[in-house]
Amino acid sequence: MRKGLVEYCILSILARKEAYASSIIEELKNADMIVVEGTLYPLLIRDKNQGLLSYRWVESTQGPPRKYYFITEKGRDVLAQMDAAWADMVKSVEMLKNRE
Amino acid sequence: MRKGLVEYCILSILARKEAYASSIIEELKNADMIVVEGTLYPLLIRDKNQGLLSYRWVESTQGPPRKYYFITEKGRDVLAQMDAAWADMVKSVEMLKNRE
DNA sequence: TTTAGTACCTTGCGATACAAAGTATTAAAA
DNA sequence: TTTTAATACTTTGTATCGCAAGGTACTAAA
Repeated sequence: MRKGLVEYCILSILARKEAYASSIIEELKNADMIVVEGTLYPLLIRDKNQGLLSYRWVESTQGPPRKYYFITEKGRDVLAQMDAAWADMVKSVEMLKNRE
Repeated sequence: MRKGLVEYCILSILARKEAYASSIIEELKNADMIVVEGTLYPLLIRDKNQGLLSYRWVESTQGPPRKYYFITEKGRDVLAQMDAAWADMVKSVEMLKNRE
């Protein structure tokens, strides 16, 4: 039931501040949303190819360098549309549920 | 982004009263949710095969007979799980969005 | 008997999320 | 120095979902 929602959540996270894969997974987990690497990496690459995200390499003190992703202007536009779509969905479900 | 949600909405509709395909589509439209036949029919058949729905034929005064679907006990159980999953999703998004 | 309206169904496609693998880099341990 | 563990990134194959597009079948009116 969460298909498509993961992308929305990831854009939302990156709209606040840049992050790399493991930290994104951690933040999603804190919101009780489990996402695994096999889901996240292809999604990040896809969004980058579509111009919604960009990244920069950052050295780490505890392992290999990290790809820090950050949202682009185009990404913010898409996110705004997703915000609206999400609000519409919540509203639609409420309408269906609250009918007598 | 609405993947999986359609099934939830349809079970919710049929939890209130039995309905046939066109009337389900109409009710979804009233909640600002567009669903087409190519989506609905396979879904109804799938849920019926899984024992979540059942149906009965009802004669119509304006055309061919209609398949009126209704929810089963098993369907109500699954719907209850979906209610919980939906509430969790809404909560997760809120948590992500309302973080400083 | 043809046409319009209604209802049901199927096929093929793109997209999403995931499991299960693999590659590469770094630092610590042997 | 070689091995091991930890971290990080990537790819492949699979199941499922929603949809476009097309088809079949029944009924009643023209």
